[in-house]
Amino acid sequence: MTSAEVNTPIRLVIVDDHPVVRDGLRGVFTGDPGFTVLGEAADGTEAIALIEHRGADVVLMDLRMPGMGGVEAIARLRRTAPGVRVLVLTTYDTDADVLAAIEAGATGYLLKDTPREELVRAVRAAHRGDSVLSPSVAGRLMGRVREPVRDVLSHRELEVLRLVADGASNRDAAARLFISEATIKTHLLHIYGKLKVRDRASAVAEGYKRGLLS
Amino acid sequence: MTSAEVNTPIRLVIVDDHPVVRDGLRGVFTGDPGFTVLGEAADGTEAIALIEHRGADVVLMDLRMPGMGGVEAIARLRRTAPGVRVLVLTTYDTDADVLAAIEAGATGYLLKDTPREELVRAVRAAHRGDSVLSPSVAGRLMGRVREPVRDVLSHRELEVLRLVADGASNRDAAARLFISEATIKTHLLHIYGKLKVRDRASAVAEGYKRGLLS
DNA sequence: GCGCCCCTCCACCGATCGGTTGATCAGAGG
DNA sequence: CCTCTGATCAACCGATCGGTGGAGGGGCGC
Repeated sequence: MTSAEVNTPIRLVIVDDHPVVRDGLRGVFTGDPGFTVLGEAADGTEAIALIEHRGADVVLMDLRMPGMGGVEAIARLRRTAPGVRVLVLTTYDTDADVLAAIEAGATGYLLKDTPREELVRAVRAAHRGDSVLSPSVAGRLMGRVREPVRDVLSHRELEVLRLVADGASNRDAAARLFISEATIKTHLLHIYGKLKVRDRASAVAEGYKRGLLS
Repeated sequence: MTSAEVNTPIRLVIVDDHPVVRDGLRGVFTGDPGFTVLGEAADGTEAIALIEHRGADVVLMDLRMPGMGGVEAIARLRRTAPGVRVLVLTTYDTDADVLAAIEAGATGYLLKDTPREELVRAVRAAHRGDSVLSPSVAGRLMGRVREPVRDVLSHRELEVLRLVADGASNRDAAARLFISEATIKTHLLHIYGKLKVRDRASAVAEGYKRGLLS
């Protein structure tokens, strides 16, 4: 570590809807002279207001929060404050969460069971612009590379799957989407292929497992 | 607050698999002379060893942890250390989690978005033996009282639902459970009635929503 | 003992679904 | 321009499912 880093502490903002977690994070970084915690926010809206007003080097961002969620906040910060590195810190590692956050422009993605020291190293790395991933998240991304875009549901397919999960028959779904029943069947067959299942019930189950449904 | 309470601080144990959360919780209570944090644990096994060895007045317990989960740990503590009050502190408020924890013998059930001061009050209340519930958890329990045991799936029904979620046809499920296809259909009809759905796909969805499947 | 619930099983029916093959069209991108 | 993908639709078939109306046995509590 160079003396320059010590002279210019990394300015942090903590975004999480759980007060206890914010306390814990602040405690991790306030004791270290290499960091300055500029402030905290409990949701995306607060976070944006705080960061656009006071700036930041690195933001520790939770994803699932009441009101504006983390993904939306990240996307917004990409446009209004592109120099700010966003490090996602969340409990969930589903495909939908991970991919959405990275596409939105997150610099890294860590799970909340990350040990303190690793968290500190990750924030330093993010400040340098390096990508930081929890092992399980990294594995998820590698799998995504090996298994290309083929098994990602299209927007329309996801709509159909949601309706099916809600109890719609093919006919119901067709009526609700103003298309023919045949098209619903086609979408469903594609869904089965992509999710590697054989019927609507297990498609719904797989949808929940992958975080496509909630 | 009486002077007696100040003289005999409440002995706390913190159980959570996230280091950051443990930090936050410890920070909340170590500054207050009314509490002493005896120790921390990252899963149920560690928690039991710690508490059976060093004792405790109140345990702050997460539910979903690697290895032994919180529910099992609570049940175990009921038998080996019945004087210890267990206060569940978790992110999740699904029916399955809440009911399982309370049945196991938890004194209270709080969500992690609880503010610090409320958390402190809750621990004091739990120490006195009072029940403490987050508002949304309380609502869930009230609903349970109004809507009796009628819509709780039996063990067998849950088995069938799991198989269906895994893609089993009625015939498959029958073969795997060594019973007739007719019985599977009967179970499914009961499941539909209890979950208030009309087909297997939405039954699976409802199963996930209620935390019956994972 | 009686009621209640759970689990088990049967037969029958219409409705729905899964699978196949094949087709048209619009938009994105090389 | 041509290809690829997504979205749309059609006709047909066998398989499966949802619904109904039963029925019997075992366990538990009052």
